[in-house]
Amino acid sequence: MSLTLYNTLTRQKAPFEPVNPPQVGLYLCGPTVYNDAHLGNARGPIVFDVLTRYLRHLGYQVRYVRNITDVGHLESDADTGEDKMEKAARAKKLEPMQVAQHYTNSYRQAMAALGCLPPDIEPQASGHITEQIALIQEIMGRGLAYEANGSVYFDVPKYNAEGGLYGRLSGRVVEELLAGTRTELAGQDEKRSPADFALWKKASPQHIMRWPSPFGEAPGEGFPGWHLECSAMSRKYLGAEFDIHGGGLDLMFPHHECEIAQNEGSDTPGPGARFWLHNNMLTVNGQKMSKSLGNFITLPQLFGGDTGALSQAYSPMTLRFFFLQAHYRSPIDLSDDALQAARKGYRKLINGLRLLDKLVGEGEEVNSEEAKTEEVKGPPTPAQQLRNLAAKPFAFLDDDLNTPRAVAAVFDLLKRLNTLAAKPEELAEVGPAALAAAAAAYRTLVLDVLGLRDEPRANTEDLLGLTLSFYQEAKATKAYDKVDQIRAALKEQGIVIKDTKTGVEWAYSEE
RNA sequence: GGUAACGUGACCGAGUGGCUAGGUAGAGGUCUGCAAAACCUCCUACAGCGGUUCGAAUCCGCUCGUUACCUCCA
Repeated sequence: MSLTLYNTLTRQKAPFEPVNPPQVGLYLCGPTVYNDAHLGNARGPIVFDVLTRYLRHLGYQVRYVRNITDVGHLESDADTGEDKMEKAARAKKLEPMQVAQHYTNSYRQAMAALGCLPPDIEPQASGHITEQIALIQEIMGRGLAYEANGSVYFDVPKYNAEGGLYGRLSGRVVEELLAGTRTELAGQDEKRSPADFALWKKASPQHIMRWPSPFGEAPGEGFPGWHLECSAMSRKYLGAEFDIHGGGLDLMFPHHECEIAQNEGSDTPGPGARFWLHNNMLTVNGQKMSKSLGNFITLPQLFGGDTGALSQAYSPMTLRFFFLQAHYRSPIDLSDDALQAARKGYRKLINGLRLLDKLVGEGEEVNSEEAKTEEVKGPPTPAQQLRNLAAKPFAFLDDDLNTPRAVAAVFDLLKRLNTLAAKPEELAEVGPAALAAAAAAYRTLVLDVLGLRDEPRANTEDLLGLTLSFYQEAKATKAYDKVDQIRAALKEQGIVIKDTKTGVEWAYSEE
């Protein structure tokens, strides 16, 4: 059984084979850093984190690239047409890059809390202006882009006339797009066709974020079009043909469609990625998240319980597990009930890890030869049944990263392990090898592949206080062996107890 | 309006022609000083209406509902 993935480009599942095994190049469209990331923004990174983790588990060497968009996208709904980055900067009286840095930091913090491994390369659009200009020049060199008043546009009709397939990713027909275009928008007259999109925009005098460019009669300053960076940076770090490009369904058109056109229009023609993967969207209480509906929730707000739509705070791991319970290509609806259910399920899995410690001694060796499944005719032995249970989650992950079925299968495995823990006679029938293998699989699945980890809820100070109360009690009853025992145990933790006139205190050992 | 998805039990969600996940909640039981956990049992659904089929939640059509996108532009 090998990994298959659903490719939006072909609209079907296909076996995944890397261009250059064992290397795998994966690019994910990252955040535009002008605001705190919201719940919907977390789904893609979590999905592709699991994919990255699973690919690594399968033995691939993954180069995971996730960009930071810090050159500003334009407000889609603003009548002013003001740049998002600049708008946020102006509102807070900050340098645009200060805004970008602030939200980049915030984003990284949230991603780390969600258990998402940091990307191997996290390129910033502002740091790749040169590459973007070079790509534009490649496209212009092939006659697929033209200048107009200092801006550069991609010539979609010409591209398609020369065999290009603009629209193939999103299943759109250019003629239909033209019919539905809002022609009243200003600036359309610069474009030869309404379907064309900007590769480079000339900056107006008040536009803050601007870079020199060779475009225009008197080369001036401007900024890159918003589809360009992903093409330029994915090519730079992963090559003209790489393995997987991910993003939210909302980016399929026009963003990814334009990226493909740009890649095809370059000097190294090709769609870029072989596999295009899209995660579906999130709704809150059955509706899309929007500020006007009052159900817009940022990640810091969720973790802090500062939301109007939910009754309480939910931890990063709760959110992660919640997302894993749905398939990435299905829409998912978030609500109090759903998150509370997810929290309990998540804790059940984590508690399972402690069960393993009890069942399998630390450091107990797994005999890999012995642990291999053997084909034997007749009814499966208890050991084989356990191994089958442990193998199922991986099989579901192979099927287009079906995390909900994988999670369900992990629960089945946990149930079996729980039963074994309660029934020594059945445990003996299974034998240590199969048990160790199953325990290792459980650990790998929960921690390494699904990326869940323990979120300690206990408060260290309170636990210490409890210990100190036992200490005082022992002392009061002159149970000095108990007293010494507590002192010794705490010392192991680097903590010393101090008896003072006013009471018992603790401090970190200075040794 | 166009395009693409989706609508599953109290809730969240898998499944995609017959075998009908999993989590949470609820009911009962085992265990238990109390409690928790765990285990066992129960609650068995596929928006509506037609059609295809020996058989449909699963295929087709229509209706209703939800969601996403419909390009960048001062």
